[in-house]
Amino acid sequence: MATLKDIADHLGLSPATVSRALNDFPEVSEKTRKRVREMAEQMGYRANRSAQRLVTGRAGMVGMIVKTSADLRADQTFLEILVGLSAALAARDTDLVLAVDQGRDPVKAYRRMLDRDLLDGFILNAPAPNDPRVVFLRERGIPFVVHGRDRLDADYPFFTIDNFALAAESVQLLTALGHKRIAYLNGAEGYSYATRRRDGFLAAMAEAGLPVVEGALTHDTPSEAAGYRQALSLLAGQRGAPPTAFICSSMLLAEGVMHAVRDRGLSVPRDVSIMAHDDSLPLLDAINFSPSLTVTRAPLRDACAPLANALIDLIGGADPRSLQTLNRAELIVRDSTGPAPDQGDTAWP
Amino acid sequence: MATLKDIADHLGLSPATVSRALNDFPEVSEKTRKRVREMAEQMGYRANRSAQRLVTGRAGMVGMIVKTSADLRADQTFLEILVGLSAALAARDTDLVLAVDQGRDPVKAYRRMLDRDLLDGFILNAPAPNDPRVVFLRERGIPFVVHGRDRLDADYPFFTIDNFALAAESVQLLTALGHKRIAYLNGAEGYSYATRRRDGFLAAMAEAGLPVVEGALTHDTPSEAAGYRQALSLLAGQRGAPPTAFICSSMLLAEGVMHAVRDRGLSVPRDVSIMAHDDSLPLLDAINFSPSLTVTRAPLRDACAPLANALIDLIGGADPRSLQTLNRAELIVRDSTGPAPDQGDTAWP
DNA sequence: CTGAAAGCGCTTACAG
DNA sequence: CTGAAAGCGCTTACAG
Repeated sequence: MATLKDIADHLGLSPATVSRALNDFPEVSEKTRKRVREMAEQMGYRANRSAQRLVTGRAGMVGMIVKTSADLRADQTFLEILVGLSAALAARDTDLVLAVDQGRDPVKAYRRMLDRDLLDGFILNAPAPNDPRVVFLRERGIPFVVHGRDRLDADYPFFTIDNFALAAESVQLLTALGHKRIAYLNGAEGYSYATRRRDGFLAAMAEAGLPVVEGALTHDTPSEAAGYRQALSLLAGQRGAPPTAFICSSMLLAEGVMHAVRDRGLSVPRDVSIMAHDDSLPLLDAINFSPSLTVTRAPLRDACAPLANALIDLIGGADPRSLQTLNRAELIVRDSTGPAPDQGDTAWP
Repeated sequence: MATLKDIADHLGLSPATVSRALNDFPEVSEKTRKRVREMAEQMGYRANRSAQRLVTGRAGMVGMIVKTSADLRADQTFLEILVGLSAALAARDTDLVLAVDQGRDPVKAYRRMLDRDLLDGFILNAPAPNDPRVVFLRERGIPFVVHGRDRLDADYPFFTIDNFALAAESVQLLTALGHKRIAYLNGAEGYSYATRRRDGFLAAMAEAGLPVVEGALTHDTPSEAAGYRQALSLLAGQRGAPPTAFICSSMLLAEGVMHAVRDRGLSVPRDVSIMAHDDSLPLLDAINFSPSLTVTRAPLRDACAPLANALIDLIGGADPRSLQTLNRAELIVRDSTGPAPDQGDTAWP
């Protein structure tokens, strides 16, 4: 493998100059820069990263820890993030090192990685309230960014969509269509995204002067089976008059709900309107539903580049507060929502 | 951060001796080793990996590339492997660096990683026949191991289960129970595991003297929806008399089949027997099916440690041929299989 | 059993 | 605009 010195020897220059030329230092003459570049290319030169790291103290690598305790099966989304993130980091010349959090102590995996490797920073996902990982990394002064946020006044860099707003907007669309009995099938309890959506749903219902009956707001694994089960139970009216509209926190839930509505011999949107939040995952396209699905849409992929860039910028010394992104979801009205049915036009008691 | 020299100074030793003590060189006296260890512990010493890598040329890191073209949604299994692998590598003091294969050229991602990082080796999964990645890595002399194998006489280190045998054994169990019309719902075409299972199924059917009707061997995404769809179509008898038994290449397919059988008003195992291959994924337990599911079982997790160890050993200079593992799946008979129904006891024409 | 020395391949003040 | 030199923190022949 060619080294800096090899290039220098071939060109009658010093390694120092070659290094400066390759790293685009302004003081190098254009002519020298060009000669160096060409020779480097010709010799197939690749900088030895270990040597660079040793002297700069920069790794060019960041870490991410997977929690095995998490519901991997439901977590279609995690892989999407992993893939997008890795690509976005590559564009910034940074690699992603993956580790597993096997145990009870969520901080252990981080400690191990920090001991073993030179890592410039970390990416966290699904933060819990007062997340111990956040506490630990902050204590050690390690740069990190978070996908999601555990509190509204988070002081770390994060990327999140406005979960409160998307839930509220869904309600508003449906109430404008005359719906009064609206069910919300939410994700599992404890995740901050689910909490925000719940709050947005309840706030918008309250603002519309509509009560929410016990059981019309559920928390469950975001799977097709859960959607099917919940919808069937609600449509049976066991917990009061059946809803005329469903808002689903995920597309998989919506699949289940559609299925249940059909199995009950009902029609969408004539008898029941259905909406969902769409993460834009591959192979799960809202347009392919029949009828096509009205959604709030925010591609999960959109989180990746902002997260990657925020982390790199943070490592570069940027102000954490300037690296916070709150994205709005897009409301897309399709064929699965329509006016409330005549006979269903009364609110829950 | 404490360095070797710091420890040496504190102890009145040379950095060389400290290095040898810490790396368990036999010539170091027990007394010195002990003193060094204690001081290192006390000072919170961590070897600088970049320095070690620079001088040894060893990375302590291996790479894995995710194909984005793959069917991520169906690929629950990938995350399981990723998690297990990362843990197994950690046990061998090795990190996993992840990258994404974005484009048409499957080799590009490997080339980029090799240029950017010092990496000791690679792990590949889902090899295709004459996989270009295999060709490329072999050409460059980079150590690699494969999950699966693209040909029976593969000369690289691999881990795979005996897919031929598990399909054949499933057939044998069912024919022993008197079944003559057996359908096989396989994974998507083109994957080598699916090809081997197909061959095993056909061989065992042939050996039992049973014909396989057109449509009784399907290739599809291993999802619940696909299982449901395929089973409904087969049970409707559109492609000949309905099967009395289904063998499913995955648990998700089996979920769909069970669902379809029930929707047709049939009972398991009285009217229809169902088997599946069980990768032992979390949250998808064959025992929780009702009736509990008869399976061939081979936990996907079992692949991780052998793969990790094979790669580390290969890097250490072991013979590739000695690092090939072929595991048998375990046959577990539960309640979803029973004698063929009286009136269904005739083979397909 | 231990030490002095060279070297891995870079970067970056310091000089000129 | 370029070079000589020091140094990042290790490892490992070579001596003793």
